[in-house]
Amino acid sequence: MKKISEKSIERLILYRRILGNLLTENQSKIFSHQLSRLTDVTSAQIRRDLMVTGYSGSPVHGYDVEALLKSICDYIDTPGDQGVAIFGLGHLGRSVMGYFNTRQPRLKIKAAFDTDPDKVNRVLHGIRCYRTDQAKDIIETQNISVGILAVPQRIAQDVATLMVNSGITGILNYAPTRLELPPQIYVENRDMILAVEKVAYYSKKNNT
Amino acid sequence: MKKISEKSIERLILYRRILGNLLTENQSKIFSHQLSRLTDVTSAQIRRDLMVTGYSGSPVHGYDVEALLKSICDYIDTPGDQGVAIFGLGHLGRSVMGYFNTRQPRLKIKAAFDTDPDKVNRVLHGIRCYRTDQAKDIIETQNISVGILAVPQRIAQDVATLMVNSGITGILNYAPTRLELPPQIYVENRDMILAVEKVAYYSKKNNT
DNA sequence: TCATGTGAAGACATTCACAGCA
DNA sequence: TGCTGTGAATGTCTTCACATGA
Repeated sequence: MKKISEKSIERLILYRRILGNLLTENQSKIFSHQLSRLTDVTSAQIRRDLMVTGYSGSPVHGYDVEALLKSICDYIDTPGDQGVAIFGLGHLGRSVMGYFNTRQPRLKIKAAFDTDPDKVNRVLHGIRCYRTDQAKDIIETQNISVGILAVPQRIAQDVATLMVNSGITGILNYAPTRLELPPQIYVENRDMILAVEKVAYYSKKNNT
Repeated sequence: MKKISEKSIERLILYRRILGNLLTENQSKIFSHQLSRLTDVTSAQIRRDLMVTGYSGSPVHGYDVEALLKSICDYIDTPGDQGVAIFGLGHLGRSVMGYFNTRQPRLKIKAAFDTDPDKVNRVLHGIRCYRTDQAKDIIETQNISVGILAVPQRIAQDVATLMVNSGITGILNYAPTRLELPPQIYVENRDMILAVEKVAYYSKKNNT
């Protein structure tokens, strides 16, 4: 499998979603310039990204939506399912559940964890909440590799360490903190405050 | 003012936060390699980023935390405050409030908007919630330029259009949708589902 | 000696532009 | 004709490596 950039991966994931939408609308063919409008990615970039998947479109009819979708999935996905766990069932954790629960066949939220006794053993959106100290058992037995860190900043590092010790290998970190973890763990930072500051910077730029 | 990349801006914002933390811990000097450990950015990159601010450190004592902090702020910030508004007071909107309300002197959440009558006129974290159709008035009178879009995907586009019509020039979009808006509007996409899929891809990569 | 600031090199990502094909 | 796939060119970002100065 060829080397591919992080940005290309993000775009492939985006294309996949859009193609999925098109399929439910019964659109069966699409050209790169049409996909370009739907994604804000140039058509040359799209064609370049699709090269890695090995799929080829037709210069006459463009891409077959279903076949291309399958090709991207084959490229991105591993065989079998991947479990996801949410750490922290405050507002953020619950909002992730809300956005997530729509479709996503292959990625599944299998458990949530919180220390608050009022939340433990409750079931939200069909997901049971466990005590944080039960994480290791549950993660091992349920094939969970992805963890969403949605706890207050104060305890983010400790919970992240626990996640890694429990077997999580990829973390989506919403807390405004850099985590110190072993290098083989993948961490995606989605620092909520930094995002607002960035928008503030650029929103003002545009006015000038 | 020199041209600077989006990534550099993100890093400068990050440095600023870390420096703020150091200041409250009474650390007054720092070397680029120390800042490197705190940020996961190489020291060469840090020095390169700092060039644009015009601040110079001393090869003997490194950077003066307070002076560097001020220099970065001068570079990033506009004079005066910038108002922020949250659209959608579901779990996500409220979690943004929670993370935000800690410090942030210059950026201030000034209003929230929702269509749900149960939420309108309530005050959370000191922020009043208004009806969405009151947005234009309030945004114009309160100097609000940044909008956080935290509504369900279904209505994201409509609310975004309304935000722009009300005078918002920068949008932080959490919904898993690409927004179609005039090109002068800055949009930062923080697609929550895409983020999980990306982590899933890389968490599995690391195992192999 | 040791860290900064920076020109130059290198690595990486995007766009151009066109051959090939139906 | 009009789109795909892709080599080559361009553009952008990061790292190297060293002169400089205390």
